Amino acid sequence: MENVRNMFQIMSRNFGLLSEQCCDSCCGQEVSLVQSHILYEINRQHNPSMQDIAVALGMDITTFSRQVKTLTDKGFIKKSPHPSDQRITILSLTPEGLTVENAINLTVNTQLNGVLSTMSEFERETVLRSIQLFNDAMKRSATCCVPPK
Amino acid sequence: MENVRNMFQIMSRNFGLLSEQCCDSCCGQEVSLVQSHILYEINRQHNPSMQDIAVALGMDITTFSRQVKTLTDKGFIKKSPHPSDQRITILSLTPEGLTVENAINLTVNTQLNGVLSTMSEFERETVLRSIQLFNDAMKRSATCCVPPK
DNA sequence: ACTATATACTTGCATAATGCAAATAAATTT
DNA sequence: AAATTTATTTGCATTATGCAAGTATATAGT
Repeated sequence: MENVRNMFQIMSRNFGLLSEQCCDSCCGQEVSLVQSHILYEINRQHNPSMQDIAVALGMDITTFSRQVKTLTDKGFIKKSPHPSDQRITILSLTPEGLTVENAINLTVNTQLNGVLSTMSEFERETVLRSIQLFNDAMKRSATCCVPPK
Repeated sequence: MENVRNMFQIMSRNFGLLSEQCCDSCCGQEVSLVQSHILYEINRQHNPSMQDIAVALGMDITTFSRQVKTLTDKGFIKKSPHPSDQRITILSLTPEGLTVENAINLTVNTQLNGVLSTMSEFERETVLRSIQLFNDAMKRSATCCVPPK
């Protein structure tokens, strides 16, 4: 069994650092890295509930609840009642929140494309396809993240 | 410019969640995720100083200093003076620290190989090569993580 | 319909993590 | 030998975290 963790660890760390710097450079004090993840995920999902986002991000729901409060106070997300279930809160980005999310998105994409631009067209294609492939495999694998033996 | 951030964001998140669960399942309360990153990096580098590890992980040196204290108290890392410069502290894993690091490493590798096992041999090869390629490109790119424009 | 149970979210509280400013200590420069 | 730089630590205030308990709404069992 080869040590494949190394590669993922390094990649993940580098991407994390890149994201953090991007988040800083375009939003300054406005949003933290975890908050940017929340904006990202709310933007991705369709009419998500609090639970939906918290689970997707693997966050404790109580911590998440407080972050949502912070982001609501900052005017980046809006809480709406679910039409048929009063317990559920639906989350959405405000126009300001969307602006922030788009800014981060643009900044990260610019950085990533800069990195990718040092590769050949073929390599670039392969890398992107590979990541997609791996993400699909992650999703498929139900045994993922379960303690072994 | 295509949205390549999505793929990296998802991959990075999934790997983060996987790592966290692995860290939990083999070390329980012993070490947090960030602490596992510290052990990982100390194990990777050759006679690293505090600075070396903090910079590698993108951590604030003061936060790092405290985490090192915690890990030293837990008996997982050892601080030694630099032979010729008394300002510098050299970090190393204790036998117990190495045991923990190896346990996490094994657990993460097992999980990852589980995920990879759902692919064809060819795909697996391609994915691993691609990640290596991307990591190399990251390292090459000096403009990485600098605000655009 | 009525109680019991489950679900979604919030709040209390204690702890851990974070980072800036300042302190200490040991090189290095001038 | 004083001034400056480098490496690490500590003070302090802020933020983040998560368990336990609380509130409110929905669903199930009788």
